Amino acid sequence: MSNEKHAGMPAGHHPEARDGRRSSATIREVAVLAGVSPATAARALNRYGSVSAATIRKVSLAADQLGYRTNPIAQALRRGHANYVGFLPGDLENPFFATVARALGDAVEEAGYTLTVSSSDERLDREQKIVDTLQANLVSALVVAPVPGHDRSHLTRLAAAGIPLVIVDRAIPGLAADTVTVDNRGGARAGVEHLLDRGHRRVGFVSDVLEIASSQDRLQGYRDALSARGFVHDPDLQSVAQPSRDGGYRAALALLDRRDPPSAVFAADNLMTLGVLRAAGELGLRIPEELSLVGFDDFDLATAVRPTITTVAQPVAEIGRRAGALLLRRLEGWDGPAEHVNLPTRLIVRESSGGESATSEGSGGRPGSAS
Amino acid sequence: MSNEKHAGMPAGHHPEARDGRRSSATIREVAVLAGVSPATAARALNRYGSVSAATIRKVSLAADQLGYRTNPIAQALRRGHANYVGFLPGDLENPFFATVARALGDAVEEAGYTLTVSSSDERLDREQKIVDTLQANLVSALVVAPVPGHDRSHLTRLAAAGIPLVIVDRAIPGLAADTVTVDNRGGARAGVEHLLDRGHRRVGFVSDVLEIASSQDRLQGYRDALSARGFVHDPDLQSVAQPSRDGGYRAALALLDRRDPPSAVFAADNLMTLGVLRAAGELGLRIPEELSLVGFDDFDLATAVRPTITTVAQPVAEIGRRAGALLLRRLEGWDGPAEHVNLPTRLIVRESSGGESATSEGSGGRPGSAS
DNA sequence: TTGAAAGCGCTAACAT
DNA sequence: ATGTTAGCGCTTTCAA
Repeated sequence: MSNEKHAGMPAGHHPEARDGRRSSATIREVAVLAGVSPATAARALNRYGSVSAATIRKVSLAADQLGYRTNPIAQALRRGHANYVGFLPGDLENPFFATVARALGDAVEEAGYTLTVSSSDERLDREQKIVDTLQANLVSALVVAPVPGHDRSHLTRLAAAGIPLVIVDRAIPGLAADTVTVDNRGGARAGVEHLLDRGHRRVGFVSDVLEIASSQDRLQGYRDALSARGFVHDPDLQSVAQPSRDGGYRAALALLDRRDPPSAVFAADNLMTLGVLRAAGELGLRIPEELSLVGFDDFDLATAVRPTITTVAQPVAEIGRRAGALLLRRLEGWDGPAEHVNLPTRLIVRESSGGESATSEGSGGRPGSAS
Repeated sequence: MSNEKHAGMPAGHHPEARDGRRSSATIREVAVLAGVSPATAARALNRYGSVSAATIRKVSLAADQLGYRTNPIAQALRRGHANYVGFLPGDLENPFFATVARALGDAVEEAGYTLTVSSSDERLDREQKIVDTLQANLVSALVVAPVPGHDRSHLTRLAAAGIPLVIVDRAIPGLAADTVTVDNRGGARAGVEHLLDRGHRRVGFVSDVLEIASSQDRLQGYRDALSARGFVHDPDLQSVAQPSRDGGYRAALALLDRRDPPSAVFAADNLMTLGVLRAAGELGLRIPEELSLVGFDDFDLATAVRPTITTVAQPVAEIGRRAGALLLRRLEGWDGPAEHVNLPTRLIVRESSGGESATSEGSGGRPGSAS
């Protein structure tokens, strides 16, 4: 505030006096004040090459006086790469991704990168556009939960350009990129087996569009469980949601509002769990007496409602942390083959499935504290 | 894919052959192929100055052949401003902000801007750092839900630099910036009056830290309602959450787990609502028989659980849209005084407050469809 | 209508 | 250890 004059003084040499925008001092101004060349100033400020301690002091002082802030745009243009990581979740409105974003942000910031998030809203065209934009803006690395669809060219293009890419939550079989997923298949199987073990013979399955890899895997787990216990898969007990705001609700309703509804439902993600709850409520089905429920992905809600909800918990924050670690390793130059991290899930039995020790466990198990 | 060769050909003139990264063709290459100067190519591509139709055709064709994509970094450096809008919510894990983000994104993208989101996680230091980084990166405009705290220098700095700033959700009294809020005070008052009208004499209030302007306003509304109905404010019935993961739960527990709990609670945002639900569930309090509940901010959950939850609905998407409209107007050069948009709320009576027409309304009212 | 030239702010070769 | 020079890719005078 008090040294605005410095910044104002050498501004006159601009051809166009840009509206009112005053940008901060340039490195050239810092160099002049410190009595060195711009190159030396850059060396001092960024600590590379050879600079004497005395020079570093002089330059730092000058920079402080002028309130110098490096211009990341110019830096990026010159260096050919910027200094931030992008995160592209499928749907920011799913708290799952918000939690991943936070953990990922913490991880990359520790290494000096900034995180920027943009939701693809499950639309391929948006995903493509955003990836291209980020690439053009020289993003350092990118974490993506890819939308369903077969056109991956934007992702392969990115990888081909040497930009570290980490796929999270939804594996893409053919793609050679670091990937962090959870054991969707095993987790779903455990959840469904839990229901079968409690005597249910007709267990429904409600999921998002099956083009999403994780949904596919969870469906597989569901079928695994049925086979393992000697049941045949009845396609009639499977309901797929439209990708709309209340898709989960409608899918659940289709499954439950009929003559022969299942006595238990497995919901493949937490938006689906919400849909099942709403549908069951409207139909007057009591949980767990008339309908048992197990959901995939633990969330705050699970312990807020009565009955509390049995869930297959994923280590959500860990997904973000691992993704961060993988991309940082690449940014540091590591060049091994693509790694696929598959994290374990954990069944948390609560009341909605009839419970095991409903009162004791039902009140514990803070969501989010999963390792 | 098929024209990679073009891009590869003129790469040799680089001093340092940057690792493996192949960036796209430059405008100079396009110009050469089209047989014009780079200046003309720029004019043709960006449609400014004078260019003949024939030239535009030639240049466009060349650009297509080379798969030319403008380099936004160079553009930004040269022009002095980039082409994207930042959104800085207090907490991305609150679905409220995710919804605002979506609406805002749609609005600015229509005008050719990109939206980038970074959560401050309710920490002032993060907010400051992110704002400064965005400013240094020449962000076009910024939408912020400011964290509590008195240091606004980073925001005034931004505004002083002429970058359009829109405050959402939480007004800052002294700041001359476009602002979009909802009628927090009136909404809270309506919610609490609803409870008082149903015969409750001791209504509790659970909120986030009161430094957040919207929490303050909601508290005011709560007190307004009490006064209007002739009750005295009992500070003992007011519980403030710590800014932690289960802060809402603890605050609710403190209020409810004692000899003389209130018979009704008003929760000041949806994380608080969740906390009250959980606490009530654990204490075995039946809703609404033993505890009535009204929450501020309608959300999916409200119609998913039984009893369905009475809420004060805010036009969440509208907040994002309006914020977008305000900043676009500034970006187009409009230069009027700061505008403060205050959107109305709407009480949606459901079962958790005893209902009015519990069965009919309880099943309707899609959250999110509020105007 | 078009081209030549300069320069946004920074940094990396290549001197010295 | 430091300075000089050149140039990242783009746009915008200015002159033709």
